[in-house]
Amino acid sequence: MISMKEIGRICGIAESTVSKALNGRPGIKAETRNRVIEVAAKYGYQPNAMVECMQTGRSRSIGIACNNFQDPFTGLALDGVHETLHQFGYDSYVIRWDKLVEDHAELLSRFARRRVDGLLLFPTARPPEQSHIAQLHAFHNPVVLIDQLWRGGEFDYVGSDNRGGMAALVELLISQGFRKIGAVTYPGVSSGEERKQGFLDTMFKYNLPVDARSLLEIRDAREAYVEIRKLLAGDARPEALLCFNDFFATDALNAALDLGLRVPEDLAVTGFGNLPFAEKLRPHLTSVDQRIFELGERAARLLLDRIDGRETGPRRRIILPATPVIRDSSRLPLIHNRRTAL
Amino acid sequence: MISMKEIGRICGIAESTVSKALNGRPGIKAETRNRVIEVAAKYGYQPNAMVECMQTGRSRSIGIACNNFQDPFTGLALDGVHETLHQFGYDSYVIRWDKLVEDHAELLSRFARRRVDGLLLFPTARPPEQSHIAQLHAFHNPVVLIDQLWRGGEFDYVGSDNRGGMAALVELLISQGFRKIGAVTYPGVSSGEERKQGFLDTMFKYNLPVDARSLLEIRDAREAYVEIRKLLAGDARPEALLCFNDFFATDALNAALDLGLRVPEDLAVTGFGNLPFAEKLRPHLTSVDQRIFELGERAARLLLDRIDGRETGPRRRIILPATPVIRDSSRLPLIHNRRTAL
DNA sequence: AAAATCTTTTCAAGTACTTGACAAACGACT
DNA sequence: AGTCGTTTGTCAAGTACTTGAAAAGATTTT
Repeated sequence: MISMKEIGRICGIAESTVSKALNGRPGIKAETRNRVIEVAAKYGYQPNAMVECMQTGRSRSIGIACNNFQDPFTGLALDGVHETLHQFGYDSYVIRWDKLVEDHAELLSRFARRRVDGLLLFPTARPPEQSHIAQLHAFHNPVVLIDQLWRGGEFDYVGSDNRGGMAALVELLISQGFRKIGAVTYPGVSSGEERKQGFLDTMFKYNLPVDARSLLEIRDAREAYVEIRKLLAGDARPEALLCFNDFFATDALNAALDLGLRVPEDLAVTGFGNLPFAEKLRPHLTSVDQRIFELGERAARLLLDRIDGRETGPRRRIILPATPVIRDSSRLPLIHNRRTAL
Repeated sequence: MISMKEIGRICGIAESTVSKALNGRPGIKAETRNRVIEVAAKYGYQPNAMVECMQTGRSRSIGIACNNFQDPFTGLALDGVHETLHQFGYDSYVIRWDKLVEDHAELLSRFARRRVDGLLLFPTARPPEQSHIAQLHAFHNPVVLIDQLWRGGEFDYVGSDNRGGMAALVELLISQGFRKIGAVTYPGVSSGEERKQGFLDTMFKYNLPVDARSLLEIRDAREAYVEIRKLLAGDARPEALLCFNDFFATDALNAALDLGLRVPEDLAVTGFGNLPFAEKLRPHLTSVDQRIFELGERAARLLLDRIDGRETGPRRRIILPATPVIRDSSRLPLIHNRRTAL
């Protein structure tokens, strides 16, 4: 890769003159400027981003930590994040939590050595430890959390109205006549707790009992199918099962199908997140739309606003609305409608 | 972020002494060294990766271009790529083709300014233009293609045995008694052509006719469901439909279901790729396993081998085996078995 | 005490680039 | 010819760090 110094040597002028020529600064003869530009193009000159970083103290890059690249939620949000980053001329380094969650210091160290201008943190598989939070506070640059709130961590946050979205969903199901409603929860992460609360609050609001046996806590996503199937095969089977996310809902649909249950006649199933595949499922999955792409965009935007000093106030919490999308998996045919007066 | 110069000032010594102390070089009093290390730890010193790049000419980072982060194939492969990158202490910049495919020069320019040590290119949505290939050849650092071969481009390549995998699948279906076999192809990308050839060759080998009407070319993935449904609703409906990938297969399953067809009794459906969701579909989807994670690992490994000079030979083509995984979507119950003598 | 030896630290240069100060060269005017 | 302003280009410093040579300091030997 050719440098300004070499271009200067080729043109027979000082490198600082080359700098002025290429950056459109005044004080350069048009003839000299054109010649420099010509040579630069010929040899494919590209300015060295490292130098810019050393001079300005800004790398125009951010660090992203996410669980892995396979999760559709992560993928969709990352697309949103990169949409915004690209607009602002930023690039990103992505490191996976599942690879470095054990060695939090190593993760931060790598980002620090790269001199990233800020951090964007996706949900962790396990709740973050206090020592990790302390290390992040010691990190000089802005930090934005996406989708998962950290207890005790005073960071900017962009997430969904999990409680409100779930509450709205429960209300819709109740208005359709469902009464025996169960839920598959994912404790430990903030979004799981919020969705569970939205469910419980709304059931309480309408004086509907919640059978403890139909409140399923999943701690390891790999166990979801088996646990849900056990629930559906037993006496406590509800009329509707509200799942923490669309994956659990897929497992619920499959478990129901494998048990010979009809969805939604024997069991209504709902997810959360409204991931792209929800529409591809049969029956089409009812879910709560989270505007995931926008979640990514807003998180990146907030981070860049902090970095560039457009946002200087106290910690922000941006909450996007979450709206239920009713599809076949919870939509009873008229003939089956359980609607009754409340 | 504290620098060596500042540490030197704090300790009352020259920055070059700090450098020697922190890098374990000889000629430093133990007392001085310990004091430097102590101060460095106290202020959270981290070496500046930019400087290392300027001195060595290596950034220990690579550039990755992929369509988007939502595609499960991309996600799984990216996980493999990052697994290997992490082992070797490399980081990556990811830029999306779908954002910059129009402005190929801008994409390369951004990678060049960041001084990435090499490029890893995922499949493009559209076949790459010759001018793009020329620009890549002008790029001084190693380039590795993953999953998609570029006509006219002499690049390293890591992909699957698409033809062999498809041929093996067809043979298995034929041995089960299927005769009227159709295919949903994706022309334009090399993997699509190879899978199609594997299908046609094997049908020819067993003297089985291929009905042109049941050879469906999909150019835009969004049209897949509608086109497949048209095929299945018409006279040319085959006994088995071999799809280019698991997404088309999902569309085929849905189209069959929506038309009231039983799978696999009325129609067998197969995919390609064996993405994680293939097992979650009902019926479980027969697919051809591509070892996608390993594909990513090998591609990254090859790129790093080129960068670090462990691999210096001519262009390499690494082909991983592709093996059919027969599941319910193509497994006829015994009572329906169409097996006949060939 | 001076010289020799060894240890420890500093110096200078190099990586790519920007920036403001400064110096030539030029023509116009007195 | 000398002064002035303008144009055009050079110089030096600064960003963080490494490297080998040189210098300084400490210790030992003569």
